[in-house]
Amino acid sequence: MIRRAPCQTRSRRTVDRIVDAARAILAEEGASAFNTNRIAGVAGISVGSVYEYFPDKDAIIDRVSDDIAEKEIKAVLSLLRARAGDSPAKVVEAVVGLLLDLYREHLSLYRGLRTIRAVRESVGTRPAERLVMEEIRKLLAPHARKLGIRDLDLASFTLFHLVESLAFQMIEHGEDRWGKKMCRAEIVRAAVQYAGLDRV
Amino acid sequence: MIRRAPCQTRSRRTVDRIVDAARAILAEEGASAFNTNRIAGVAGISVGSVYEYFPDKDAIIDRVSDDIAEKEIKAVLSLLRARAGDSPAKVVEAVVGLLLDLYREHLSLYRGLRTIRAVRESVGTRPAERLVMEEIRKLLAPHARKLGIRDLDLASFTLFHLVESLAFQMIEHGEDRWGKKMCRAEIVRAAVQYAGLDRV
Amino acid sequence: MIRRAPCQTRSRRTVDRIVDAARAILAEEGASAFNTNRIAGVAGISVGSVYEYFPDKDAIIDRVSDDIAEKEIKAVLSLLRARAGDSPAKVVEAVVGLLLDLYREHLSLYRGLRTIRAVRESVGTRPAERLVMEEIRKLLAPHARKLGIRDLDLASFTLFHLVESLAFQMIEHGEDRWGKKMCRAEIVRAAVQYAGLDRV
Amino acid sequence: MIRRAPCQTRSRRTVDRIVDAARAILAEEGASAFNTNRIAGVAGISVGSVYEYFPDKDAIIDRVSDDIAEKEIKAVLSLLRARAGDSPAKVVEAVVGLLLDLYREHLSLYRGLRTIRAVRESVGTRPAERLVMEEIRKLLAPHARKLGIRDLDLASFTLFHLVESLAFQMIEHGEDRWGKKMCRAEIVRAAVQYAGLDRV
DNA sequence: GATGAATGAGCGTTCATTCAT
DNA sequence: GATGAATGAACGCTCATTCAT
Repeated sequence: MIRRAPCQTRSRRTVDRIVDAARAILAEEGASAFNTNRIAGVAGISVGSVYEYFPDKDAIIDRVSDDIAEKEIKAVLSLLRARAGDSPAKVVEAVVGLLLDLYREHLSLYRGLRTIRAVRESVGTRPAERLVMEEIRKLLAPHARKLGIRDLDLASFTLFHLVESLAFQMIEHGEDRWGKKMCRAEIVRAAVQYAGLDRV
Repeated sequence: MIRRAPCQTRSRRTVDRIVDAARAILAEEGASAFNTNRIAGVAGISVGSVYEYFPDKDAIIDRVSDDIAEKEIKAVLSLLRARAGDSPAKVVEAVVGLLLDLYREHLSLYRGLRTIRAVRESVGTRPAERLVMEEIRKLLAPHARKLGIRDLDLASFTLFHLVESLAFQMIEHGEDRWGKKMCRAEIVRAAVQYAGLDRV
Repeated sequence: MIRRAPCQTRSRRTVDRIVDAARAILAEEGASAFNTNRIAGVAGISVGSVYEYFPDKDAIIDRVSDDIAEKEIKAVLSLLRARAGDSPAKVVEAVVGLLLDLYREHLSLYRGLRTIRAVRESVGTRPAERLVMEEIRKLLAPHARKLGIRDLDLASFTLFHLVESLAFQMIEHGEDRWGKKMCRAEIVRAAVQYAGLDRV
Repeated sequence: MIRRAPCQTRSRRTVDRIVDAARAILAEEGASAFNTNRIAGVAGISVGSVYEYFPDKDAIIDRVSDDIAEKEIKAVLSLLRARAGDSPAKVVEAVVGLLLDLYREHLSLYRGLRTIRAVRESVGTRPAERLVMEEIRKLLAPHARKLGIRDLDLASFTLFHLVESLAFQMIEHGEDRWGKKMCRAEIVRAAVQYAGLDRV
């Protein structure tokens, strides 16, 4: 344990520098500036070292992506746990607020990630999305009958994408015009009305 | 004038061939296969000619993009005109159906366009979007008070993106699982409930 | 015809420059100096132009290789035609002399080609070899019974490789020590004795 | 001295592991997979350690090469010693059989070695070859006059390369077609006829 | 002695753009 | 107007070698 510590520390540091550099480039310079040589340059290491820790460029993206997803998931899940007793409408309001904060903080980074994923043509649903939809499902399940939900999966899918897409659009083009508060309220409204959560 | 006529015709033909080729490549081979040499090849002309009619690669993309937007707009507007007397809920249902049909038919093309636009980092609201939002605004305006809409622009913006994003997601990941009919109904439901159009 | 002439001429020139450069590098600097940037440099063109005419590096090698093989084959076949009436032993003597001349002239080029083929791990019998073995077969066929040949293909195969390998070794390490004349005589002797051609 | 003993043992072990790894990679993965990092990995040691025992990559190759040559030589010499009283023709037959067995067993390893030596452009006659030629010389010397040999060195050189090259070609492309037995017989025939050993 | 993270020149290849014809 | 050969910076990635620990 003690012997490997310094190595692990050094490795850890280098990996982090790579990931940090990747994240910074993506956020500040965009997807088109995202290349392995630039990453190495920004990280202050050599290209070779990048490939010491990542098999290829895509793996770096995946890592950045996973880090963010993990953070998001953790934030959402812990918020859900904290609001366990609240009404669905309240929960939605809290989650929308959280998502808006997250997206706002990392807007350009998210945009960069989306772009690179688009270029890579990796369109499948990602694990993180699946997990969140699962949570939404749990939230809706007890009230399914009362809300007139015929397919819980479809409802979760719709609610998830409704919130996610609107949040992104609001951050990109909405908050400048109507302010944070109104934008948030509008997403909440869309979500609550869609699912009829105000009737629960 | 007479002399130029055939030239214009020829130019017209060449421009169209370029645009057609660009569209075909984007739709069939994806954004990563989209390059000027390939466009010239598919169009059956020389690279030089491509640059005779378009200043650069981006201009071709813009043209393809605009063509599609124009078509979309036309389709939406003519549908709205045809349904002028219908109830808002009915109109929404028709528009959602139309959008789903359009997206489904041109899915890979749209995906390609989104990808390339993302890489170019051109994120601003496009004129076509603005126009459609305008129509939505007209649709909502008479009922604003009754529907409890505080900001018509925000409501139009939200309704537009709600429908647009959900339509895309349904085509990409929803219709396989739940079928066209249910997906369409779910988007309509989300739109109608959000705006409270069932109460009008 | 007339219109395409200048283009073909220019293309032709460029292709030739590439092939010449490739051949020169292989012959003068060896297989390890053989790379596309160097080829472009020596040819006095840009890397891009190399890829205008060849899909990849291997295709250049193949072209150089084929050119040489074609020359060799032509030389061997025309010599065989010229010596059609001679005794097999005389024919072998002439062919050995020819091969030695060819190999001597292009020793380092051949070495380079062999090296690159080895690195590419393309070990199969090449068409040129097959063709020459076919000729050897024709030469031996009439005398097969008298020479006690049980398998004509095996005999052709053996005779071909015997001569080819010895010629290469003699050029590389033999002629310095024993002179051209003795080396040639020894290969001829080996070939003639192996096949028993002195008895025909 | 006592203290160094275990170290030498350890060094010995490490060197062997390196050489074994190098040999294994060359044989199983080919020349293109042969690199120092991989060697260290397969040997289960660090790259640094490889450079502790070998000045550079070429030295490893030389070592692998020498080991094989030594083994070959030993096998050939001990066979020659065992067959001391046999007729030259019998001896040749035995040696050809031995070489074919060796080459067949280690075909890919030999191919790998040849490739790497070719890339390094180390074409000189290797000591092992010289030694074997020496033995061939001893074998031919007593009968030189009777066999009409004018230059013993040239004859040994020729006989050696004749057998060596044919053995390689037979293993690579001959045995599949004509079987081990016929291929071996053909090489023996070529060697015996060339030198006229059937007359001794 | 041993380690393995770090180096960086160099590889094969792509593609938006230009310009002489 | 039309051509298409030519350009060359830039990409993702490799690997022999070094050296601080």
